Amino acid sequence: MYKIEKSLHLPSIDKEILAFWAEQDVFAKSVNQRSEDNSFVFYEGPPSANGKPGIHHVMARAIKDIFCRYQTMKGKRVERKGGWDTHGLPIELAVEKELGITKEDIGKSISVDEYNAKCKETVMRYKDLWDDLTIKMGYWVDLENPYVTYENEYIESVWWLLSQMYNKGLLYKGLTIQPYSPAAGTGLSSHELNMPGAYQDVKDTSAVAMFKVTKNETSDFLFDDADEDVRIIAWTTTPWTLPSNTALTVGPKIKYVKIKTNNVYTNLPVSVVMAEDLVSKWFGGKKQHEILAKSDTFIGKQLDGVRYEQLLAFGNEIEELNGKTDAFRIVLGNFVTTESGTGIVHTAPSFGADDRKVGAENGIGALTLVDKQGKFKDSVGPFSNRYVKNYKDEEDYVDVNVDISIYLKQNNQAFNVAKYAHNYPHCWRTDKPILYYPLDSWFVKAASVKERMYELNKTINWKPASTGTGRFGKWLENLQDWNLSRTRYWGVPLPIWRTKVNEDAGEVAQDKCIGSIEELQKEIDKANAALGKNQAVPKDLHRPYIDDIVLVTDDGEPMYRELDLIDVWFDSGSMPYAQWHYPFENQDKFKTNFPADFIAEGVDQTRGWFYTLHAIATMVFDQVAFKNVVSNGLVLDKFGKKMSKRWGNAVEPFEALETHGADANRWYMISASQPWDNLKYDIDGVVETRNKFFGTLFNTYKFYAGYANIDNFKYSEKNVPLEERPQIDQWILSLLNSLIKDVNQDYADYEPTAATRKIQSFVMDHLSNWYVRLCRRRFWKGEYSQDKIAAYQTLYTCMEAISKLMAPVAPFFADWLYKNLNEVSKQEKHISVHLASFPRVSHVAINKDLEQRMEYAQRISSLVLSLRKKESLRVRQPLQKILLPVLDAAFSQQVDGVKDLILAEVNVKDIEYVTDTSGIVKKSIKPNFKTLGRILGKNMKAAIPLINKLGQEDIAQIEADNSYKLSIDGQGYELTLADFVISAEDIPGWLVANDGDLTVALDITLTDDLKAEGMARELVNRIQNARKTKDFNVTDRIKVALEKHDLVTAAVASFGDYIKNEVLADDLTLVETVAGGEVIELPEEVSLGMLVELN
RNA sequence: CCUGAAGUGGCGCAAUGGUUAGCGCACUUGCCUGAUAAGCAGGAGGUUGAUGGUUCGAGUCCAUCCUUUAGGACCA
Repeated sequence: MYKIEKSLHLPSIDKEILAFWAEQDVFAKSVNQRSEDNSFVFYEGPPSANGKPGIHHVMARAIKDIFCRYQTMKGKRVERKGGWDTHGLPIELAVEKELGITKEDIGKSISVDEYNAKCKETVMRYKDLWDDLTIKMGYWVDLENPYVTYENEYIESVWWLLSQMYNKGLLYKGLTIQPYSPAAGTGLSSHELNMPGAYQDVKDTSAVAMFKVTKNETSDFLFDDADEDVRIIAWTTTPWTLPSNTALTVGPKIKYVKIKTNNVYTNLPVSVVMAEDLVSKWFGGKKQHEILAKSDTFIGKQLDGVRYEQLLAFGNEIEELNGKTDAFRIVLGNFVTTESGTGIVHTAPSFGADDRKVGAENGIGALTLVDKQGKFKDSVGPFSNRYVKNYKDEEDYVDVNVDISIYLKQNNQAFNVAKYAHNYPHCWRTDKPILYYPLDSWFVKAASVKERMYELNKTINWKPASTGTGRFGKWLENLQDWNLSRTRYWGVPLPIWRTKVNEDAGEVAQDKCIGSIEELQKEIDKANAALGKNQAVPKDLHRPYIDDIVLVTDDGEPMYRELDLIDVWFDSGSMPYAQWHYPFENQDKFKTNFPADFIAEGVDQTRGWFYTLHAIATMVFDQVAFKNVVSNGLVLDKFGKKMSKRWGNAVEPFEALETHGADANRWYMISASQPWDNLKYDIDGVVETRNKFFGTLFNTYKFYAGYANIDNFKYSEKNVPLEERPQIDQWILSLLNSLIKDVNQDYADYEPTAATRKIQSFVMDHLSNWYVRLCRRRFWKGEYSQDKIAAYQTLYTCMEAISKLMAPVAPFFADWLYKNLNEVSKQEKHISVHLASFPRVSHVAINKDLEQRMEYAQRISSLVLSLRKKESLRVRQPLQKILLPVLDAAFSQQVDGVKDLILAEVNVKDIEYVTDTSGIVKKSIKPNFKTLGRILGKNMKAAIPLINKLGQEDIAQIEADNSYKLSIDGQGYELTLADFVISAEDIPGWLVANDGDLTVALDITLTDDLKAEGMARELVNRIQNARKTKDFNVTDRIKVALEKHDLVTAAVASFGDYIKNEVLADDLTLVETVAGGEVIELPEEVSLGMLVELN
């Protein structure tokens, strides 16, 4: 017996199927049953389990799951090793917050050992939640043997990769100005700075400071007289960098002027120097300075070497830059523009990349008056020990930038102070503004291989393509070196040991990069021998244990580990190798699992995981790491707003799954918009998907199962040959095979949205709404004949194929359907649809002629129903005939093939074909734009009215001769029938409707006989309704008594047997009054009593 | 500032350069139903973001602009 559920409840199906999968270990079987020689390689981008999963993870993982399941059904072995991203700043910060400590406390109030233990404990905090989501959403990934980035084996593989790069000369150490987060206590990489949300709009206090020019030979041209107070003005949005100013940079070709004015704050006369282009920005407006006099212009080059007095002098020693400390003078820089500010750049080489560069070139020295915690050192006068931004969330924080500005104003050093709104980078974890800071770091020379990375990228199939060529390709073209260093504790230690030397004295350090535990052991042995130590390889490769290891150079010089960790993004980019502990183990496994055929993540990973995978594979293996990549968009709320906890519009994934089921969510997400478009997640859409698609399919099954159980159909008979099945069967099977072909291609092309939309349309529009509706009688009427068996087989075939086509997207319902069918029919040996093969196309079953014929049937039926509606003729009232104008023999042949379907559908007795020779069909003619456009070109416009004007005789002539001579502006054209669209438009005197080239006319004359039959059908309907409300069994026999009425009497007299047959009545009697029955309403305002009883 | 994506009835989405721009939801009228949480027929609802251009013909191609969104550059 087929299982029948009263109503559809997807969450219950989820649970049932999950239990079945677990019990039978279906996932493992789906992998193991496929040959290792025929694999489809998928890489799982590791999530971090220290945050809770959201609804967008359901979306992203559904995409991964779909193609893995599809490829499995295509016979591929798709191993899906799960993984966990376990290192990195988010975890460290979470731990710090929990313990109530800051970075400075680590190694003091808490040992690194204890701290890291705590990180390790925290990192898997929500693993259970993640695993639960993975299971509940039906995402198949190997959770038993995941790779974990903190494990020694994983770290060893990462070390190996680093050593490969080191040996290729791709690693180097350098001091650079880098984005640095004082709040997090670490430098940030450029891709971290480029994370969404890193740049935030903020209002900062900006200041234009006045730097007093020293009068000497170089600056003499700036002075009109000896007492003139000449100042260079420069703008900054970070006044805290002003104490560290050591130079001013001007553009060599930019034109500058000197303007005499009175300072608005002090009212003292002053002459300021600035770019001419920007004068109007600072002068002449409300509350702005007044121009008292303006000098001739001079170019920036003339200012080169002009000296000025230090703005904020607190007696700090100038640090050397390129061996020199010649500070407080004007230098030249090409990066200076006149787009904003004053055209003169305040230069603090410790806090800006450009500043550093220009400072080093000119040997101007540097002042680094801010420490790594983001606060002034204790030698900065009134500003000593104050945080330059509110890094500590102090409630009573007073902005030191404001105080600096006030100080400048009071000391006649400020030209302008104002709030300025701009975009400033913030640390993606702490949400605090970053600052640029000189840091010693290890870099990967990514820029040196960017051409190769660019070339290899061209071989990758990106979905969508624009992400690959645009966002990713452009990024590769302008690639910067990759800053690997992180001065933190919980992560992969940099496996580089280095001698301690005095670099200032010109000594050069030696270093060594360790690529394996074995190598480390050898080096330790060597060091132990040389230094008389008793060191061993630590059991745990993390800090602090690894930090204690001292190695030696070949000369016996001690080398100490570079204390940095490496960027976590390197961890995840290493997963193709490290997940297998390559090259130390699993060499074969790796070879068959590299590169990946397919990966998928959010588009935000373009510069994250997608990049690190690509970079490492290119640099170490000179290969791509993945061949196909789907980058999916964001999941937004129904209004198109980003989901966030702060807005309270985040959808709770577990709730969504439990309310409507995993499949409805998955199907909705995939069918509503393409994966790479942002999805506006609307719960109403999920409900609609559930009702429309799953509801319809469920009911189709329920219908089938109900009657198949009655007839005991188990698909035990041989297949009825296709040509012996009625054409409606052939038709739906033709459509089905067309569908299989299309959907297979869509999945293969990573186009899941197209696949779901096609499946959906087939199920709802064709299978349910046409095939089943028209075939209902075949299932419940009459003997267990070949026709009935054909109907069962056909519907079965469709549903089984649908279960397979939909299985990648809706794995639960698909399996439920497949199992329900197959467990009774035993057609296939598989216990689950996910072990079955994707359906093959039967090309012989595809019959486009037939598909067109059925389309005619559907359209003609629609037209007739629409005519009935217009005349208020209910469908139960039979009509005599339809007139159908025929344009060519093929058409009438096509329609004749589906005549019975049409007649039954619209309740009409006959179709009469009207050929044009009868002369009663009026035709219309229109130009065929496609062909005529090519022939006529510019004369097209003139031709349209000429053609529309053609009369019935002209049309007949064109049809007869297959040619027509058209002349426009004296130019003649030889046209053929194909250049026109001729259609029957009207049959004068009849009720006519058109749809495109189709035209039907309806005979609405009602004879007594037709009226009686109409009434008979009304009676059938009322009696059937009675059966239904009385809850009779579908097979119960009944007897019926009706009150006498003229109209009813005629109907019973002529169609009594028909009525009895339809409603399974043994007895149908007309009586004067009915006792205990019901009153029924019939057309023409007849109402009478009726009694329906079991017989 | 630059780049990509998008802009089509109230909402969500379609439409190889070709006749009257379709479908679903929601609204509304009627119908059908011994599978349907459905379906059918009708009604109302559109200057396809704007302006130019190419073309016989533009929702579609080009240019400029506007808006949304995601990135990039810069941020002295």
